[in-house]
Amino acid sequence: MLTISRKADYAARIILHLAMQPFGATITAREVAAERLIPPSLARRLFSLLARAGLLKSCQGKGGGFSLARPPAEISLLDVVEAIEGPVVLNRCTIEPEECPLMPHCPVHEQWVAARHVLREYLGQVHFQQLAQRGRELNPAETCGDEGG
Amino acid sequence: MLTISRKADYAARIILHLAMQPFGATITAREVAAERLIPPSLARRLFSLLARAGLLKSCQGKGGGFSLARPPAEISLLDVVEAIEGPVVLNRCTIEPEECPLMPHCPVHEQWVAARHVLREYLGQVHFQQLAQRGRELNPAETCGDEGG
DNA sequence: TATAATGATACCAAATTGGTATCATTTAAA
DNA sequence: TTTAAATGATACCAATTTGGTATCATTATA
Repeated sequence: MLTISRKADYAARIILHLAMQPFGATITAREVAAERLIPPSLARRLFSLLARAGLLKSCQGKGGGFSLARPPAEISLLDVVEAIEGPVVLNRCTIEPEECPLMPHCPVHEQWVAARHVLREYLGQVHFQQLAQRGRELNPAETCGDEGG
Repeated sequence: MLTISRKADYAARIILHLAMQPFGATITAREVAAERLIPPSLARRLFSLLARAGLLKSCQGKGGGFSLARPPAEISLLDVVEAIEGPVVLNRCTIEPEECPLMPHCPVHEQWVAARHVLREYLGQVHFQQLAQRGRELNPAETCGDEGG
């Protein structure tokens, strides 16, 4: 199956959760892990990765946690996936054409490059402001009661 | 990295090679492996898989080999990739939404479904008649001399 | 009957994946 | 000053996947 890893999916849940808070809010890895059903140890590592990738800001120490490094409108699904998964390439030859023994006369290469472009364009245009807004539409209950689990 | 496997890339080379022969031509796995730089044992397995997937016809016995099961215009890059790689899903939730604990209130799911559709549409529209034609344009030398390596 | 091809499958080492745990550091608060 | 609670970094692990090889059975031709 051509699919992102489970880690990348977890990362999208994490960013979505942050994007649904008031901008600037700080939240701990533990809390998000519990609310979004992510194994806590793994969530810890993913938060760190997302911070190193520049998508999150971290505050150490008691009362610390993470917050978005940019407004949700400036974080795309592509950003999140590539932060965890590495580049979306579709076929290795799109980023390392010199390693393919069939280049430069391979007609399939051109199509992989084009398909990669199509996919990255799409994922790059999906941002988390839009996703958070849609999340509120899909789950209105969360806005009118105790959210604690 | 989000990428197809090397096997799927090999499979595309195989189908391209067949598509560049006169339609109906039979060729052995050994020959294609040598010409397209695919490890021979692996090529054997890939040919079998492609035949089982309905993309190739096989003839057993001395003088046997493989030929395309359909005209190259009716074989897409998507067909070949999915024959080897399994379905192009992008995220597991696009084919197994019931296994995601965040459904049916997940706004990211909808975008994965849409992105998957965009990618599959693109790859489904690239067919091997076009690729073979482009291959001839890119490598005119092969048509005017001894092709043996 | 020998040869040359595929069908099916078992096998293997290496890499990746999904997940846990630990120790060090930082910060806030008792 | 000490404790608690958070992140930073990293080591570790089992299970799966990947890339590749090899083998035996079957089929068909000469």
